[in-house]
Amino acid sequence: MTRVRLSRLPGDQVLITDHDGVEQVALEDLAALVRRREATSPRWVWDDTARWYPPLLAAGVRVERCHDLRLCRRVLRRAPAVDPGALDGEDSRLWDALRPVVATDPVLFGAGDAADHLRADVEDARQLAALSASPDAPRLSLLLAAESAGALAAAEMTHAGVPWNAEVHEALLAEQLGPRPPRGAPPHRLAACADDVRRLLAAPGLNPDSQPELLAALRRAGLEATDTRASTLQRLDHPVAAPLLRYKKLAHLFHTHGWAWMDEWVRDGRFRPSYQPAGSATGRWSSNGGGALSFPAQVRPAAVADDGWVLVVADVAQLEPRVLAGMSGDRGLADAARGTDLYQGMADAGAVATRQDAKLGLLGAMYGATRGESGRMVADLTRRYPHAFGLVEAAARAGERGETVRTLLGRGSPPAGASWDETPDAPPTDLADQGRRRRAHGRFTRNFVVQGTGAEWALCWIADLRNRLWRLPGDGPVEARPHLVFFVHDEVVVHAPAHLAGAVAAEMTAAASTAGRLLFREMTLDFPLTVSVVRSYADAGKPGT
DNA sequence: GTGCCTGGCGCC
DNA sequence: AGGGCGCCAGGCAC
Repeated sequence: MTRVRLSRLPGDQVLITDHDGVEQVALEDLAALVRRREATSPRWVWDDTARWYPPLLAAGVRVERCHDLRLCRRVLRRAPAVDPGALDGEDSRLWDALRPVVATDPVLFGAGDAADHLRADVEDARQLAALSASPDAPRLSLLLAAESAGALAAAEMTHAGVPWNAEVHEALLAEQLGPRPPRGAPPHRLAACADDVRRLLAAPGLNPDSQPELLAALRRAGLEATDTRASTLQRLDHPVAAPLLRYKKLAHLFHTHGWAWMDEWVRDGRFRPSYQPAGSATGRWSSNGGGALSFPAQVRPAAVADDGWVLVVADVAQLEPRVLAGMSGDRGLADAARGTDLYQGMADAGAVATRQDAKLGLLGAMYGATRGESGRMVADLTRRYPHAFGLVEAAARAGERGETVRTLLGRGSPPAGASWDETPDAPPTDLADQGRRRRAHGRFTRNFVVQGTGAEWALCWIADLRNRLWRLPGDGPVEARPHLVFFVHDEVVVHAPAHLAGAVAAEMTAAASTAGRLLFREMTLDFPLTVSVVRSYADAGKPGT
């Protein structure tokens, strides 16, 4: 497969390097060139997908595959199976220092970008050499391809956006908060709630948003509270509890997904958040604009498909326990995972008394619970599933020793020092404190191997799904065909013409099988999906975990 | 004023 | 003394 490397040159020029040699075009001619050469299915190599791809999408150009040098360099840098020296060379420190481009940045090719003078061909050659010298090359290659495909999917999702019905959203806000207030003022219902709280606490000047003020007012009313969490307030035996909880709920809606949020993130009937692939240490995506990965059930009714279109929503049941079964080769756990409900499968096999016990024990093992009911279940289940539970336990112990752990495809955990306090002026830590930090890092590495491998499965899933969707009937640019509009860890949403809903659902399932085979090879594992075809995202059935 | 931290909540 | 995130407001330091 041809690798076509793109580098920025001064004067709005682009340097194009491939096996045939070197060519130079003006930036304004790039989209036409990419469109033409895409017919030969090359792999486009560039410093950051979020910098190069959005302008191409805006010009109606979709690419099949790429290699994101920034993302892949980070993977290779941290991979225990890659020689760090192989990544050193010309400009390598600058490559290490590259920060992600925010996908919603309007000036994607603005002058003065840190990557402007970096040579993609030089870095690409370096990465290929580092990769081929690694004993983990096959798995790492898959990871790099998946990571890059994910970056394409992320840019496409931001480009297309989640179909958003502003009228529905506004009606929802008006119903709960009252009419839109003037700038800087609170909505009526929220102000009324605050008044109730002030009256019931006999605290006329109280700002309920201030934790210190609120705690002081609660104490004056004879209530013992050391924090103002909803769960704490709920237990208060006092008439102020109800309006206070209501206030907090409404305030959160107003501040995080109210009119200001709509003004900022919804344009032309689309919600366009910015994703950051591999934004978290485990390889999960994060979001750096719009709160893509946490838009709550409260406003989901406003995510509504276009006329004649539907949203096809799919999520994986118990992704991480299944991934744990696969990566540990625990046949017993894999057998329990054969149905649609892994926890029930464990109960049916007699490993635990109830489904709830199974869930407590597995989640406890993956999160590092040591006490309470969850901790006890972990001990019981370790005897029944020694491979699976042994794997997370070993990862925890390695982390406590300060060692790096890795995901199935070879992503390495960040060094222990990264999360430990190493600032020069930090107060000296005593032995007990060091012990706490070690154990905390052990819990992190314990979870890292499972969460990170889960993220790898999900990347393979959306990468394959993305290509399958492109092959469905349709023409025109990405957003005119069935396309991904949302992804969050173990769930995807596709916007599709209604008559293709069944085909989309089938591709989702097929892609899940592909992901399972890519990661776990000979070990057959089920990854059952819950698929809903709906007009509004809020109507998607989600049995959840 | 800016910038960083925390508490609290949302999502997985 | 159960993992990963983002975002908001308040509160503090500068």
